[in-house]
Amino acid sequence: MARELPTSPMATNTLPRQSFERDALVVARELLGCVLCVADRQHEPPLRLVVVETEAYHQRERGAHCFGGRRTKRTAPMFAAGGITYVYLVYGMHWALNVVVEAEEVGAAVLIRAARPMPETAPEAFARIAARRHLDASKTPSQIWRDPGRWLDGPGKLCQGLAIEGRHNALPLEPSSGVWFERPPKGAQPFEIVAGPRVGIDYAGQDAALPWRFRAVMVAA
DNA sequence: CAAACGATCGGCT
DNA sequence: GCCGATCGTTTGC
Repeated sequence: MARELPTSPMATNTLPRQSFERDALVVARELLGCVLCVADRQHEPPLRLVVVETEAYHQRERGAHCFGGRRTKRTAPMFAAGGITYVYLVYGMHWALNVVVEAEEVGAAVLIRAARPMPETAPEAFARIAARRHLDASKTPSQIWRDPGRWLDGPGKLCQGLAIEGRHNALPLEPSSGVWFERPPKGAQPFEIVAGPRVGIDYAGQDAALPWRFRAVMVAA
């Protein structure tokens, strides 16, 4: 029986910068199944979650904040080289986490729409998420409360549960910043990718129909 | 300076 | 299914 060797913190599975300096649609698909890591509390292990839903945005289509190369104070991070965050406030009350992709000067990003806590998530970590999401067994419909996989099923819910806010904008995706991604763990549950139209972008006209939303659908064992 | 507008969510009909 | 909340960013006067 092979014995697990101790893993050095430096020899990690962390997705390197180059992973993000690629086509937005490719990255949007590849992030599914990867592990989003967020150091939400000092001196506590980071929260670790499997990414299950993403959306791609690119300056060539009307769904993107940076459509046509529109560069404003808000959209500036989208034009950086891939590998940093783009966090913005939607509807005056919800934060949304994106990863900037593609080359410098190209406006593109992947919105992280949903994630599921890893199976080995500690009870204390679940408690932190539940408290921020105001999930209470006595007030939350039982089918939601009993399934942590639904606790973070939307971009606003994800940021609320992980305590991601404006201060996380334009951070490099690496452990030192407190936000990073890791490759899918070995033995992870297999899934299929289902593509469909992005939501909440009626203003994008024809581009709203682009199948740039990607969901990981678990395959029965 | 004023005003419109959201890459959403939760509550209610 | 519809509707209101809520505020930083953006644009127009």
